[in-house]
Amino acid sequence: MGQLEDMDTFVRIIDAGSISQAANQLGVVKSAVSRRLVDLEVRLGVQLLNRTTRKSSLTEAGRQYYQRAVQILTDVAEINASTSQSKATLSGTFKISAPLSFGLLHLTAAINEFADLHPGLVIHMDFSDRKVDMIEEGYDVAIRIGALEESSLMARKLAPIRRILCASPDYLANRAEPQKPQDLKDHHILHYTQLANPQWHFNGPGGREQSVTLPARMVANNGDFLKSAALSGHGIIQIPTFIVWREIASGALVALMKDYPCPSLNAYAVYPQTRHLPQRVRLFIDFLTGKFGGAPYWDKEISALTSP
Amino acid sequence: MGQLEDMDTFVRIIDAGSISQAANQLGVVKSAVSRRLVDLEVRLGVQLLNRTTRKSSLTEAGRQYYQRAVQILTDVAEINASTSQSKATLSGTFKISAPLSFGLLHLTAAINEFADLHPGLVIHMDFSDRKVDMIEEGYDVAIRIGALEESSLMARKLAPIRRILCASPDYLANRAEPQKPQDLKDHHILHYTQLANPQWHFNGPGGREQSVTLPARMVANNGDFLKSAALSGHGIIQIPTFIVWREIASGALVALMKDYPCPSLNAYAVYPQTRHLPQRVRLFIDFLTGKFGGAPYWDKEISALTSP
DNA sequence: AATAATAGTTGCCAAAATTTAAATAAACAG
DNA sequence: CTGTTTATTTAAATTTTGGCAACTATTATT
Repeated sequence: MGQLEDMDTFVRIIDAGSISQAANQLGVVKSAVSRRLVDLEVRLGVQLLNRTTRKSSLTEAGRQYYQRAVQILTDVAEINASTSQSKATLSGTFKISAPLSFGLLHLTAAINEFADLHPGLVIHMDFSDRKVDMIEEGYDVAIRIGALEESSLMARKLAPIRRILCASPDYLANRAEPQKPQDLKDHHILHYTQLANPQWHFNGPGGREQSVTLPARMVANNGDFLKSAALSGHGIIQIPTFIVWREIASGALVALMKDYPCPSLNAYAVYPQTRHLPQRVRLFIDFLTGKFGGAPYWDKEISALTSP
Repeated sequence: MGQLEDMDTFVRIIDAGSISQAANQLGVVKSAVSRRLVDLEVRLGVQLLNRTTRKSSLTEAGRQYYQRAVQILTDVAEINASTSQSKATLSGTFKISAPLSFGLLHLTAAINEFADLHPGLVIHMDFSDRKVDMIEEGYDVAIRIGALEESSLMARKLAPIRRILCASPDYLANRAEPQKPQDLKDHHILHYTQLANPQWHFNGPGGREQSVTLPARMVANNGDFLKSAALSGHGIIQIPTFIVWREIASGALVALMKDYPCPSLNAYAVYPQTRHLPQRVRLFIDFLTGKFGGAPYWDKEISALTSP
């Protein structure tokens, strides 16, 4: 008999007051209960219960064991309850927040598939790059890219997000291709975010980090806009591969400075820390890790074109 | 297979990285491990590990289960370790504090017997009615009588301490025997403790509590002294039965006002709250409860003479 | 004091569950 | 496409467990 079952039997003997009564409550014969208790005592090498044929009393060891055992049994009941899930089909609304570009480009298909799998679910999508307050606004899951700050949220990594420098062959035709960060000063820089003078970071050879501050020719808070600017030959962008993988694969954009990879980011699924993670969240996260886990499909196609 | 064993197997699979490696580490065949995992998943009704023949990854449910399972397994290891005891003979010093009268009258024999059982123990006894600081002064156990105040100490009840009113037949020869608390005002009162005007409490018929303030004829902080005063016919004492049981049994003292029992006290063994209760303490407490538990021997002989 | 009744333990057997060993199936690398 | 590695399935063997009944020890009853 397993340790935990013996432990439970012991607790029930104490609660019931006697071996016989415990046997009744458990629906087994008293000899079985008696044996379990002896087994437990032998395993521990300590007598837990002083018993004469008529009455019994806990030893000090038994008293201490009892208290802790009760705690452990509730812990186990808790883990079981919160792990087990009903097999009922999912229903209700499922509120998801996702970043704009990544969401539209790569989550759309996945979420449609997930919705097909669970017809009972009503899915609320919020695509935006603002950071929502999940608990306040009642989101089940948010997909986020970048470094996670400390918070009360749980996070599960979905996929690595690689960024590369690239430009159109057009743009590069008249210029020397940059070989190291300093060379970028002679180029047109198209920068994501609001900062006027972007600082770009690189992992140089030997793992040393380098950064260079560059005046931007264009700035935008939307990756797709920057991509089309680059395609039009306006300059060099530092951009996630998940936005430009098709253009890289087709040759419409060319990866630059492959020896200086950009510090990598990750995509995460984050969700509030609750006692019982809702099944829809659990299943959704498993679904996404299945989709994106390992090397994401957008990186597989272009690894030869973007690595040194 | 018990729940806990399955839980442990699961944790070891995750730690080892695969079912085969886990099986190697556990020294069982891999099919057994595979089956245990399936059993656990079936019991929980949830898949914990996504496995292909080549690699495996935790589901979200598995990730959560793993974290909690590790905690539970350490808890169980902890309870086992702190319950199991080596069978080595006891050695070292064992420091005990006990109240003066009770200690000398009733603990002396018990402690000698305990010392015989464990020849390796060096026993330090401190008999006194002062309240020692157990942790500060390094006592293993203290025996205390009365109500326990809240503290960081653990307590185990050893025996009920009954108190009775009594006086010598001599003293009673010239007087009307008191029948109710108010009658005591016409008697000589011999009082334990330092208070000049003792208040005595009684549980009257119907369970109502009564108390009466009495001028004391004699006051002392030693029960044996008061007993001899009563034997000499100096008045009425309110005293624990463990001090006067021989005199009651022999008729040298007579119990009074049996319808008004005094509020009962208890004797406790108290000990510091530690993670691992030392075996000497555990065994000593069990030994004492065996000696005094239930109705103590001093009360058995005189119950007919002290109850209504 | 003898007897009855109750509570716990022990031995034996049948039933159930688990382990093992071998075969099968699946996934990935070269 | 084949070889290797890993997990699962199947059937036999082993171990464990529960039930039954007899037995022991203690308390209550007469």
